[in-house]
Amino acid sequence: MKRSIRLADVAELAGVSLGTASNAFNRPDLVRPEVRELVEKAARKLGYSGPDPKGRLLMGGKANAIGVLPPGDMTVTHAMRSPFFRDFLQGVSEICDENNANVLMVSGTEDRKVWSIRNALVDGFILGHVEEVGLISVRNRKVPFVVMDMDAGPATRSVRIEARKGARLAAEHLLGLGHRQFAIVSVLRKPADPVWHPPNEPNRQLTAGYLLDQEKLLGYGDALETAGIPIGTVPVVEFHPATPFVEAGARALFDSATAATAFLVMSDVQAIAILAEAKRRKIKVPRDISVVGFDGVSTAAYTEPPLTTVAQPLFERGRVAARMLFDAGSPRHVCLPVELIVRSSTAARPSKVTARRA
Amino acid sequence: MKRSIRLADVAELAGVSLGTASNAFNRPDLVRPEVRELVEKAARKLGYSGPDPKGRLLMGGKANAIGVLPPGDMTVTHAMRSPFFRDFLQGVSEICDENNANVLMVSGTEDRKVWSIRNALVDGFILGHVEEVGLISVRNRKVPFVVMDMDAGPATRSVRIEARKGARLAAEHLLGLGHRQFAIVSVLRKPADPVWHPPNEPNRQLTAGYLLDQEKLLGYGDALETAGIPIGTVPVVEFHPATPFVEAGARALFDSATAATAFLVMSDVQAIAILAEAKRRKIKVPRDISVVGFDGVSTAAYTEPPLTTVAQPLFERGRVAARMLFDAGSPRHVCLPVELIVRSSTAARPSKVTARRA
DNA sequence: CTGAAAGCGCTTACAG
DNA sequence: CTGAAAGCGCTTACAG
Repeated sequence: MKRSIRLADVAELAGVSLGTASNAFNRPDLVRPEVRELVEKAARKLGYSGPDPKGRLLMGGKANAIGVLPPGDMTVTHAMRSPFFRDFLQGVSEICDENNANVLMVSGTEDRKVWSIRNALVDGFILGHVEEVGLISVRNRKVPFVVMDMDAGPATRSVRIEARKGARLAAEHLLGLGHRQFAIVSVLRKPADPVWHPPNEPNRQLTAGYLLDQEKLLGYGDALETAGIPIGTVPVVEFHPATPFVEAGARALFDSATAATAFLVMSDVQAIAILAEAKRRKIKVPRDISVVGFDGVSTAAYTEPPLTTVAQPLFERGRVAARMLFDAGSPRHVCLPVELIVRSSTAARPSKVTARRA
Repeated sequence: MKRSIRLADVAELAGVSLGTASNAFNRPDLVRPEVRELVEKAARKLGYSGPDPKGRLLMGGKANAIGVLPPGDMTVTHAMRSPFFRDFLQGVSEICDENNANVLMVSGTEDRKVWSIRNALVDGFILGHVEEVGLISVRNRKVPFVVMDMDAGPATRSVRIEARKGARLAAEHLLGLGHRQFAIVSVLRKPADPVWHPPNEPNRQLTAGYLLDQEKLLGYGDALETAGIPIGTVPVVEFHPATPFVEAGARALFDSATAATAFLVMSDVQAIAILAEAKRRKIKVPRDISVVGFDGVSTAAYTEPPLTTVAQPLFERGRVAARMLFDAGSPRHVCLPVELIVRSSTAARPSKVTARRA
């Protein structure tokens, strides 16, 4: 590949200075029409089709893109496959479109991600889910960024949701329907086998990781304890919300939590898998068991039966985050409301006769 | 914002040359451990966290991203909302992930798109659907690119599908079921009101645009004419496959093509809207009418009733395109096979008694 | 309106 | 292994 023609070559052929040639392309009004013509003709002759953005970038220009980082355990492909992330991304795109900015999906997991962050040509970042490693790398880039689902201090932009309250609403709903036998499904934030925590396990520690998940657990606890059910007596299973782990998790859940009639699930994707596994086992929802999800992804309305869930404003979440990057005046911290959407995956506790084990 | 520290500052403080400082970061093995230490210490002291990618880029580096251009009439948001494009994008992402490349969704419609293309920091482009303006701009960038659904000559990478054959299969399927009264739904490639072409219109010209759509039309014609039905006698409606035009189009279709029992539809998104409109009008599918879509988007399997469609390998389409950019050895032109998937939106032609108008 | 100069932040041969 | 130099392609003050 031979050296490509540069603006300098065009300037030379046109017999003008480099600066004028530059202006001819970027601020045409600053250069006399006849001179502009000269430059254009030279450019055409050389097959030069405008200034190379690489050059422009260096002198203080914007990359004109914002980088979106999928959660730590996810590749870009995984992210695009996730209903949750997709809805979020749509919100982000909307605001980027409005601001004529491109959206860069940053590739690579784990250590590779660090490299990607260091080298991404962007004017700002959005961390799709909080994670230490990403946070540090992004901070180093010295561009504005926003973190999702975590308060990373006053110096850092963040958007969160009322996770604890949402979880409480879910549990209260089920308690209100008369349920007393619960099981909790938490999110394992890495692709690994399900982790089962039996009731009354001493010193129970979630493998989970995200603060978000801890908050939800607290919320479930708020309601349960008020109803006289110590959270320690409720079994918990953690599993990864993607194929094939999500299916394995649903199986593990039914294999182990045989007494439960009420399932508190921290994500819709998991809840949907649980619905599917229930059908496979001929367990009727909501006749035999009740399931409430979390997130309110678009697909949750079309499951069999339609899923009761704690909805967060997924699109708005993306929009708010993106706006923080573009609008100087926008607040640096936003906490979005959640809302219980009652559909058909929850019903009154089954009476003894119709109970699942009968 | 004060001038940020550069590698030069670090080098100076460390008492080494610029080149050595650069090596300390990029090829640590080339520099003695003690010197490396010196550089690292200086960097830490100055709060310098690694070379700025903007600088690196200029000296011949890669942007490490490939740009994806949504079809001409679509913003990034629209694209993300389209089941068709989403599946395609997932294929692209997969290969990008494998190659540690980011994927840049290029924003902006029409003339704004030209600017975006000119300035996108990428190593290559994928044109999500062919369009003249994009093609020209991309060509000017002098980076590798691939065009979807169009043969743009031997010098240009492209991936297509057996569109004509697919359309023929759809029509043959319906003919085989005894249908004789057809209506064709074509894709209007801009957000505008539906266009209705009555039967026997003299000099019928599609507003459509894409060669892809023309090919499909030819395919329908192949089958229809063989069965003794001149394509000119078949009504055609064109409409844009996105809200709110897609709904308007479905209405226009039923308002005008009252005699048709068999609908040949060029995209699943349109077919799904037609199914919805049929339900609204209490027209039973497939009892009263039969509908065949095109594309085979994932959601088409879950419609009510599940959609019979001509499936193209959507994910593979994205993968093949992306590979053309990364693998030097990959072919420059690929034509992907299509396949008729018979589900439940098609059935034998209704007898007179049960016919829709009865 | 135009030209000459400096510089954006970095890397890569090339000598030593 | 290290340093001095050149240059990646462009834009932006600053004089004229």
